[in-house]
Amino acid sequence: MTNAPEAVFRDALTRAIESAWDLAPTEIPLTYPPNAELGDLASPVCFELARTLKRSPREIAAAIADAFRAGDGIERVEVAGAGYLNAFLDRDVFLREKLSGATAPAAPDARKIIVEHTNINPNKAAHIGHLRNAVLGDTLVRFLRRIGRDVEVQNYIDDTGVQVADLVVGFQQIRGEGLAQILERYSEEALRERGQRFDYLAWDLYAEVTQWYADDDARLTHRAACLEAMERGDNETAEIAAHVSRRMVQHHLETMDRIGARYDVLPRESDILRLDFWKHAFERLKSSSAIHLTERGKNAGCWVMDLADAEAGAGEDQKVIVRSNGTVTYVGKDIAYQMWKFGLLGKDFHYDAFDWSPRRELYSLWSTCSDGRDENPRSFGGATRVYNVIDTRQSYLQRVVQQGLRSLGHDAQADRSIHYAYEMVALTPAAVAAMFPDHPLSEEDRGRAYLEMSGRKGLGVKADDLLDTLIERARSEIAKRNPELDASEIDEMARRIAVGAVRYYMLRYTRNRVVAFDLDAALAFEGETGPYLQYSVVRARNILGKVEQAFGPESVAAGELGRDVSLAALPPGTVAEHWNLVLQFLRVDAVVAQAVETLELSTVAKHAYTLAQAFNSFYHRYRVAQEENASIRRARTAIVRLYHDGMLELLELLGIEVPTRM
RNA sequence: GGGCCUGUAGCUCAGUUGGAUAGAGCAGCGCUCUCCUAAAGCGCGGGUCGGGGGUUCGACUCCCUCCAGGCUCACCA
Repeated sequence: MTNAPEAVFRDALTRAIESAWDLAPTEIPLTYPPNAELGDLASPVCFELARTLKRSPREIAAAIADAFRAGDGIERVEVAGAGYLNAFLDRDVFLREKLSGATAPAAPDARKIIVEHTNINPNKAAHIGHLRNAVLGDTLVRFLRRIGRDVEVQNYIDDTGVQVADLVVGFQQIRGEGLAQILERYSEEALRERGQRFDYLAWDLYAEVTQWYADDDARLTHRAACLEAMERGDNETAEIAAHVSRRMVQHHLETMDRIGARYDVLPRESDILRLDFWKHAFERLKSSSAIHLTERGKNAGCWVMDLADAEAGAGEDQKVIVRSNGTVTYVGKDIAYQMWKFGLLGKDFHYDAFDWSPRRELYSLWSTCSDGRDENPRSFGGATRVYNVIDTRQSYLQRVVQQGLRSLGHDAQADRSIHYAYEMVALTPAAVAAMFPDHPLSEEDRGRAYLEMSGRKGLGVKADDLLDTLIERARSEIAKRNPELDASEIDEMARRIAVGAVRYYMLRYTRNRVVAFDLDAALAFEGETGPYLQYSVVRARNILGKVEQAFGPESVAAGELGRDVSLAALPPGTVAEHWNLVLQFLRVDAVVAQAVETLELSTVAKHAYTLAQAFNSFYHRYRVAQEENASIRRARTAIVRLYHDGMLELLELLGIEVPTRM
């Protein structure tokens, strides 16, 4: 069995350098030649060796090339340019192994990794910003699992915060509704009859509450009273908060399930408080002097953390952890939560199956709880590495949490507590004007590249609305092309296309770029889009179908083709284009590994797109099923089989399913 | 003011740890469906890589500086 071409080339070069120059290079840099004629892999290592050896790069390269021995899938090495060493792989060897599925699987690594993502405040419907978070988080999970890691997915529920309180105030004070009325008027049945849904209703009510406060500052006392009642517990207000946030989480889970994102456990902030996680962490923080009580100044009466120079803003060199009224801030709770994730707290949650009622259960899922009914067969938390998928606006707070771990002496865990930061999704002024005609836009606003969304103002595109619109458009496109299909067949295809479009849209941008949501670009099915990728697989499938129909099942079986297929059968001028498709698939593992390393997932999406472009070009240039020369047809069929299986797998990594037809 | 991010084609964006002629999509114009579905392909036009210094064999990439824009620096999260 041959390893990945990169590893093979590195090993071979190391041996050649040792025998030619009698030195052991520490690291062999690799790159890819700008075009296929120059080779499959390249190394600029001679430019570095030139410094120490005091010879010209070309001279060094020539000696290494002389000492190079072919084998292990490398056919030959050439000196090129100013001193590059370019490798030519043994094409048939790699093609056959890829088809036979003989490539080595990732070595499993049992050390647990926690990925926390989604984390939507349970007081309103999910919007496209949450969609970006979930797509990035879920895709990271898929990549990590691909490279053999054990991953636990957590979705943190902030069910005791101000945002939930505001929604409760809306029900109680504006609508004048108590728990009984809420249960009755907003039962699933009642909502369905009125054509409403709970999360959308909350979206509007939350914006309404914000305005209600703005109209009269005195009304803010309701917020404070609500928060106090929620924290005290055992009262109707707290019950409403619990009910409302649970209903909201159900909707979020359904929305995310539509795009293929699922979770293992939902840690709830209320349980962090009720189980005294915070009290525990507080004692540790106090006894290690990580925080201290201030007696004078603006933070008098608060427990604060002194910030390292790098974190200190112009006016602030302290972060309040416990307020003067004795309640803990979000950062404090998050420090306790982070400690638990690493198994450093010495306490654990209780767990219970998540209560999906009254909506339907989508999958079995655990939620934390505060009482002792433990039935979970597995343990949560206690990871060696943690990724927190949170947008870049929270970078400062994430650094404070990290510093908290550090000042408790957990430097190693702080280093492995990784803030996966990405930029927000915003709206273009044109999109705001189109979708929110009542929203006032100043001259300045119109001139901006983008405007932030605002849950408080109800300014944002709901995730489900976007998905519904995409599905509608996909449906009509499918119907146009396949008039014989009935509606039920079209549904599943449209769903896959919509998900493909939205996931690719969220993945195509590098993470530190603000996505200025553009409706036309998000709804596009042509060009650099998810459907473009899906369509290429459908085409490959159609070709395989034709070949199978004419020449039997064995003619398209990967294992059969992998036995003895050879690109040498192809007309010489056309080999490079066929081989390029194989080569791009050989690079997938390296691309995924690098994406995890840099947390730049867009490179994998981009790689898939480049592959699809190459395949579409191949599709137009060469016939497969109609090719009369049997060995040429066989070689082309092998390429199509490789593409079909490989792209299906690659898209699965991106969370994109392929429709049977398009 | 401090920290972080961004500035590349008309528009939206790629450009992997410095490396070979700076790429793609959209928009525009012109072609290609009796063919394995045209959600596609081919061609054309289009660039002071924000400005200015510096580092070196070599800079879109690294360093300094300036300009422009964004996010953030709560007893909200």
